[in-house]
Amino acid sequence: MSKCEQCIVREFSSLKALGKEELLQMADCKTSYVIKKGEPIFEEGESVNGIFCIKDGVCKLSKLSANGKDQIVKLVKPGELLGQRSLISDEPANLSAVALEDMEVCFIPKTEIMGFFNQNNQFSMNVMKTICGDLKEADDHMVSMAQKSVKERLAETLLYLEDTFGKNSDGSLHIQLSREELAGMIGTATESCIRLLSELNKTDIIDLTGKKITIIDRNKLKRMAD
Amino acid sequence: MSKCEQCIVREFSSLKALGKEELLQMADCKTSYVIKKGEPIFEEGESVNGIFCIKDGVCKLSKLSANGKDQIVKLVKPGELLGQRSLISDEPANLSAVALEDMEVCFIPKTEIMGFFNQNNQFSMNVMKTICGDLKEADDHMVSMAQKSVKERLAETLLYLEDTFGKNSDGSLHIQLSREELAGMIGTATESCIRLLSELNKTDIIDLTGKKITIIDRNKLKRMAD
DNA sequence: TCGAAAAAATGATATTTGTCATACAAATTT
DNA sequence: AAATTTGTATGACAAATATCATTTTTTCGA
Repeated sequence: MSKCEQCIVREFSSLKALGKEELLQMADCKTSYVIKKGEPIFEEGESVNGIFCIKDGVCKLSKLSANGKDQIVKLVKPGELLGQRSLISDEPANLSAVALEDMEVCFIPKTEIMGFFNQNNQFSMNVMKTICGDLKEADDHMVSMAQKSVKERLAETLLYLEDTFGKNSDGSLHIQLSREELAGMIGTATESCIRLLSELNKTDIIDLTGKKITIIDRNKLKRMAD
Repeated sequence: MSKCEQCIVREFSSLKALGKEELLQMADCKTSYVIKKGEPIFEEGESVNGIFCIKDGVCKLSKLSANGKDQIVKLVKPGELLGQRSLISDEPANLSAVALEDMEVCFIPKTEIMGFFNQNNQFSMNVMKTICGDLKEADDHMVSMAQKSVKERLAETLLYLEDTFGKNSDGSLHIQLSREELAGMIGTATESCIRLLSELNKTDIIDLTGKKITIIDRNKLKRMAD
C-alpha cells in the first residue's frame, strides 16, 4: 500500500490541508484502483460511499439525457477529487464518471472523509471552495449552452481543451476525444460537430490529421468563441 | 431592529443551525432592506461583502451573455440565502440578483458569517449542502439546455414555475414574469417564446389571459417536457 | 493480415430557431 | 385624454442545426 504522504497529486486537491497523521490514517483505509480507458468509475444513480482521488488519467463526468445522448458536464484531471457532492448531499451520484484514458485512482471511504470534515476546518473550507468553483463553472457553462451557437461553443471548447490538457510535441491537443464525445461536450449532434470541425480545417483555423486536432489560428478561434 | 430569533424564514435556510446567542449576535449586526420590483440587490462583478437572507419576495439570478441577452440561471425564494458562493470563493459576484417582486432582505456581513463557519459545524454543513444542491441543479439545467428543444424547455419551465411558486386562486401561475424573462429562463429569443406560448394556448394546453398564464393540461405539458 | 465493426466524413433534406419588420395592446407620462 | 413608451403578438424569411442515408476511413480482434 502506497503512502498518501508521498503522493504528489494530493498537493493539488483539498487534501493538501491534511496533516501527517491524517495522511497516514488515510493511507491505511484507502483502496487503489487501475481503471482502463472507457471503463466507468461510477455511474449515475449509484451510491458512492466515499470519494475518489485521481492520481493519473482524465475522466469525463456525464449525464444521459432523455433523448439518449450523453452530455459531458465536466472533465476531471489528476489531483482532483470525485464524488464530493454526492457524499455531502448524501445522495446517489448525479453523473457518471468514465475514464478517457487509463487511470489510477484511490478510493477513500465516507467515514474517513466525514472525520476530516469535523477535525479539520481548513479541509472543509477547501472542499467548499472547490464546490463553489464547480458551481460557478456550471453556471457559466449553462449560459454558454443557452446563448451561444454550436460554432461558438466548439471554438470555446477547443481552446479550453488546449489550455487545460496541453499539447503534444507536434502541437496537437493532448487529450483524445472521439467526435461523439466532443459533440457531447458542446451539446450538439455528432454530425454537426464533424461538419464544423471540417469547416475549421478547410479555413485553416485548425488542422485535422487522423485523430489529432491541432489549433493553428488561436486568435481566430478566440474571436469565434466571442 | 427586528429579532432574527423570531424571523420565521430563517427556519428554512442554513441559518436554522444557529443557536439563540448566535441569532442575537446576528440581529445586532444585520441590516434590513426593502427592494422594489426591478431593482438589483447586487450586480455581476460587484464585491458582496456578506450574504443576503431573503425574508419576502422572489428574485432572479442572471448573467449577461456576450450577445447582450440576460440568461436567468435561478430564481430565489424567501428563506434562501444569496451570495454564499461569492463569500466562500472570496470573489466578486458571478451573477446579478434582481427583484421580481417587492422584497425584504437582510444583509449579514462577511465577518459574522465567517465566525459562524468556525464556531458551528452544523451551519457549515448546511451551507455546503445547499451549495451542493445548487450544483446538482445547475448540472441538470445545463443538460436540459444542451439537449432539449426550446419547446421541451418551455414545458419544463412552466411546470417548474407552478410547482415552485404556486397558483393564484384562479389557477394562474402566481409568479409574474415578462415574456422576455421567461425567454431568458429557457434560453431562447423572446419572439420564439411568445410563439410557443401562443401555440400552447391554441392547443388548449395553457391559457393566456392578459399577463396571466394558466396551465390547463398538466399531463400533456409533462409529456411534452419528456 | 484480413475482415468485421466502429468511427469519421459527407450529402440531401427536414425541422427548428433566430432575426427583422410590423401591428397591436397596455401601461405610463405629460 | 392624448401621446409616448413598453410589452406582446404575428408574419416572412434566413440561418442554424438535426436527421437520415451513404460512403470512406480507421481500428482492432480473429
